[in-house]
Amino acid sequence: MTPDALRPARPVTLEDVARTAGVSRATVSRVVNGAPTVDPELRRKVEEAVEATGYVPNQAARSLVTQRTDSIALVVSEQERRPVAAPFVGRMFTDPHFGRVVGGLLDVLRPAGVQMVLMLVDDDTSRRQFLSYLRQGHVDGTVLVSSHASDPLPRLLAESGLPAVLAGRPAVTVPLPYVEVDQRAGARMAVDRLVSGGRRRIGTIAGPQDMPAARERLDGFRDALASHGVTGAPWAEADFTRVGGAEAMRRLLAEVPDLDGVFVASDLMAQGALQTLLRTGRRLPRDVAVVGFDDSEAARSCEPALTTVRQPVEEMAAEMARLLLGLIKQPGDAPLSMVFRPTLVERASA
Amino acid sequence: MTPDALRPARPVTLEDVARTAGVSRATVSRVVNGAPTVDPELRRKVEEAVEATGYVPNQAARSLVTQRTDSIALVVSEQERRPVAAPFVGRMFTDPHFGRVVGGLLDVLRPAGVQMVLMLVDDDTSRRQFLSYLRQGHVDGTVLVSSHASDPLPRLLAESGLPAVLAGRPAVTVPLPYVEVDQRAGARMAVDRLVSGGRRRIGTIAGPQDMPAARERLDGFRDALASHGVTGAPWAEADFTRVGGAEAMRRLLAEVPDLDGVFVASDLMAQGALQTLLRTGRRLPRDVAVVGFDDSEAARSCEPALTTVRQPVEEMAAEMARLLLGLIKQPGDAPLSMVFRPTLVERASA
DNA sequence: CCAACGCGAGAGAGCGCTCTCTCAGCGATC
DNA sequence: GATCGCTGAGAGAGCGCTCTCTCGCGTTGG
Repeated sequence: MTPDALRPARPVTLEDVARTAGVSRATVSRVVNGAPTVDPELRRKVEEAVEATGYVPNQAARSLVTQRTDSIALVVSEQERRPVAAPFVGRMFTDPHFGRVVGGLLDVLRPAGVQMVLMLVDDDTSRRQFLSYLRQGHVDGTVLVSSHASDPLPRLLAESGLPAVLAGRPAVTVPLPYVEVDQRAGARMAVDRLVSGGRRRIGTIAGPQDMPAARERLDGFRDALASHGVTGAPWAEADFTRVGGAEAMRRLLAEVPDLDGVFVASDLMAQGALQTLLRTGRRLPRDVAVVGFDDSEAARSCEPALTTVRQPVEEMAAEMARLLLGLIKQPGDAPLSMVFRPTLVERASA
Repeated sequence: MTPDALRPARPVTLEDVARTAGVSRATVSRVVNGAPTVDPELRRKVEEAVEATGYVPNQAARSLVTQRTDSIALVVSEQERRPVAAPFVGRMFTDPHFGRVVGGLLDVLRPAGVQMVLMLVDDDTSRRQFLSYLRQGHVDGTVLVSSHASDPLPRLLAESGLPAVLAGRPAVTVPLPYVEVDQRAGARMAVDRLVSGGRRRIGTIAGPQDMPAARERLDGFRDALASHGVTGAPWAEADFTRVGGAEAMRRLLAEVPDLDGVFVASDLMAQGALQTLLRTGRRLPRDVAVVGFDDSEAARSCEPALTTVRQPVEEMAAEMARLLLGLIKQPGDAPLSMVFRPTLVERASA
């Protein structure tokens, strides 16, 4: 196979295939697009000609007439970056959680022949760029992963009327489907584990209370404890980072030194909490039992390994892709969100 | 702003702008594309009309005639996935290293108005799909992140004659530019650190020896030790995973129980090695000093925090983007690879 | 036996844009 | 004063594809 064969001077077009097969352009187009009304004999001829010429349809020409692109945007919306602390863009890309989302999406998109354009929105300029990109129909739909509560993008996306699916319930109610794990059920699982392990003085480290997911986990924690007859459990708020978790743990211990169980609303924060607990001389899980949330890579690399509430991230992402493809096919469909059941992964920490 | 304003029934075209401004399509096109030969007065009129109509050029139509797409592919090439162990695609996406690459690329691509299509190649089918995607000119160029030595993609990419840049030197020499860190220099830094810290019985945990980067790190380790008068240092091979690192550390300790310093060729493996060292009752860094490689998130979350060789991943990725954009603009240019200098990040483990 | 019908295939009109070609207008040159 | 050259703007030809419209031909029912 010579380089020339790989890169013909003039790319093969429908016209070339039609000439080779001795049919019209229209017929080749029918065969390529799987139209049913083609004589089997002609179909065979065309398929041979496609094979012989190495024809592949030109996406730009196709999009121009169909108004579809067979690609979607995966949009990551972040807070504007700090000029000093973050010299490069895209904190979220390094989060393993994000990688799992990408994997789950591709699992559905690839067989459907849909490409994924990765975009980052982190200021007014990039938001405007993205929206005009969208309106010109460069992509057929959007999966939005938004990391902050005050993000105007869910609303703007809904107003655009274009197909879109959200990863997680947005802070503001918008008429767009979202996919999420049952946060309250997850928190209940964590509490039940701690209680059935004999823990009685149970606290929690919650995420930022302006984020719906974080609030639901705290509410679920309280409800579950209440059903065990406990109210007014101690809690501390942190920012979903390891450092934040470590600090929150210190505050919690200062308040309740004889704490014997803690539900931490993310594995990353739990990692920090573990550090604080170990440094203050506690033995795990004997003195304090810890349950995390996410079942991320971090949960496995903890010492002791973290018992945690698992969200089926890949399955959820795959479902987002399916929802979006459905919405693209049937734009009028009512947005139907999906809530997944979490599971408890039992390891050493509780 | 009404939804209708956001999503006009018929999208705004050049024609509309031309009519509004009272000029020809060609003139609008000139203004939009920044051609110099336009009367300032007309230019102003056209710009007003663009603003008033909310015009954004249709990428498909533009691509059709220019044969450019203003987008590139970020291709992740992985070993075929195991049906059981990996129910979902794309192991690499969860690697923070990959996220840093994405961030570095976007840092250059976004200001250039170039979009990034994320593709995964993990079997013959997806490889063929990708190559035909490429040949049809759906993207202007490719950044290839290949994780295994036997990958035929670098060669195929080179043969295609299309613009492409590799992340890391490929196992087989191909006429494509690559961007890499100076592996040998990094290994030397690690060794120097261990030696200057008074370590004398130094070993290494190397990566898979069919990967060029892993081999260079081992070679560099040996050269550096040799320059300190040490030859025949103990080493063990692992697969760049945490578990592999832990096992390799056990083998190394079985061979040399009084080891007092170890260079581990990746932070992830170092994390595993640390676990083994702690579990065998060693105190760090007093008994054994450990230096990793990458300066990934893992290095910071270790106990003790990992002294490690930092590669400027984001800068390297940004340089890949620049190389690729240059290659797209000047396809004839000779491929010129770039090798970056690593730095040593000093933490607690050595 | 003829009209009505259905199915398969071709003709051709664009989709929205870029870019070459052409030409008008105007100042400079001989 | 006629010609030349140059600048700026319009006309129009496609880029490669899809899809509607049309038409031919074979079949069937009255």
